[in-house]
Amino acid sequence: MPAPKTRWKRRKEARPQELTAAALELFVERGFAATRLDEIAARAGVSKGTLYLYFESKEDLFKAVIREGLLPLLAEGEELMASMPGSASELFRAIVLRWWEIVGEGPIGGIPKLIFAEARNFPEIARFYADEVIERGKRLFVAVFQRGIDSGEFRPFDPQALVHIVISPLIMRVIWKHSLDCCGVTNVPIDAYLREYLDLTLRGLRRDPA
Amino acid sequence: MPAPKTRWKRRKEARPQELTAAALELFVERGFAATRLDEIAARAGVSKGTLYLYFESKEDLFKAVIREGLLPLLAEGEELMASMPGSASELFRAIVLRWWEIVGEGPIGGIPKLIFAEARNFPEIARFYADEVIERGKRLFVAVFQRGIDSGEFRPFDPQALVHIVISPLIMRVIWKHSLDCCGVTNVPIDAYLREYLDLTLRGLRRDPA
DNA sequence: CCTATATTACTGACCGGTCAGTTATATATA
DNA sequence: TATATATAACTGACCGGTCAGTAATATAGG
Repeated sequence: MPAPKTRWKRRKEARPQELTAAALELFVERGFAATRLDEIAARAGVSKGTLYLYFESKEDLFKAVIREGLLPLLAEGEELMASMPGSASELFRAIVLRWWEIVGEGPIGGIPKLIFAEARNFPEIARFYADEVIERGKRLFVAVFQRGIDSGEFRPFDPQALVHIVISPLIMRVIWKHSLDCCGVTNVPIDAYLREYLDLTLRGLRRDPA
Repeated sequence: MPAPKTRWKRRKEARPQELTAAALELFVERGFAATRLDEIAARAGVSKGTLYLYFESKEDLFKAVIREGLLPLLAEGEELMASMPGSASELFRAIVLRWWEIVGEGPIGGIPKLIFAEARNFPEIARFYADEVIERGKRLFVAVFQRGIDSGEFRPFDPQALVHIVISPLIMRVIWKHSLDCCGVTNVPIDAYLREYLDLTLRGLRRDPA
């Protein structure tokens, strides 16, 4: 096995993706301010100078991470919604479980924590996230609620007023996973958590037995 | 109007409290890493050197802030619980509303965001918070749930499994207040939020009409 | 096909600014 | 006056961002 004869390769296409991937991991682990560009570059197998060939500042890189991580996710979420028939309860259940599969298990799940933690220091990021992610996510759930209300499956309520409340336990769970979980502070096992969450929430939403 | 003839006073007793108060505000606003000790000292009307007479490091100050902010709060919470008669629903409602009064409106409410944001970088703080605050808080709600289950007011369920889920919307609300709210990203008005939260949750917990 | 020349992705040392923590000095109070 | 308390100038490490130079690749001419 000969030692590699080149110190590095030219890989213009792959670099940005590798850099945002490394950045996502580190930003989630340490937060925006505490993450060093040297370290991101090192994890991507590249030097800090190279990073500046592809992104014009640390904040620009941060934005790229958010965009790249979330836009595909949102697209998938919307396809899922459109293609799913059945009762509102089943739809809700399916969306929640799929959401956990993608967000809960993947590295993207670190983004909510990142956003809430850094929002005050980077307001324009927070607003971007609010417009592109939170607003679209809310529309999805509001549509599900409305389907259930229209069909008489759910009691009549204002879907807008309940979205935040209903999805809080999901967001909190993913924040927990990327903060306290990492310090050995455990939560209820995820299976039980999701089961009980769905049960509690659907009981709270369903129509009163007249 | 004469210039003040003394440049400063000796106020050994008052300093620590003034410093932790200033530190709480700034840590909540900016996060731990982004807060400058110079600025904390300035806000407390003192110099940075003075700060080091009372706290041995930035992290030590951070711990003091957490301790001082939370221990009295927990004490009050427990008194409240003990002194409150009535049905489990009413007890739950009262605790939640009182909690919002204290935590939601006061500066202490910034602490949860701070903890989740900094947990990975300061694991020993996270563990302290978990042991002293989260565990005690959970005990409170578990006791309420148990009262409701025993009296037949709530359906039978495992209180431990539901605590996290049930309190998530409260924690999320207070985190939101100290992050996205500050960037103009609004949430549902708090009155409606609490009303709908209580309604949804109590519907989810109550016994099935046989 | 070979090699000289041009191109550009990439490196890593460096700079200016920042900030936690220290210390020499000054002042208030007993 | 003695000393506890407070100040402010200082230090040294760190980090985002820059840039002169280097090495890998593309290509043109023989």
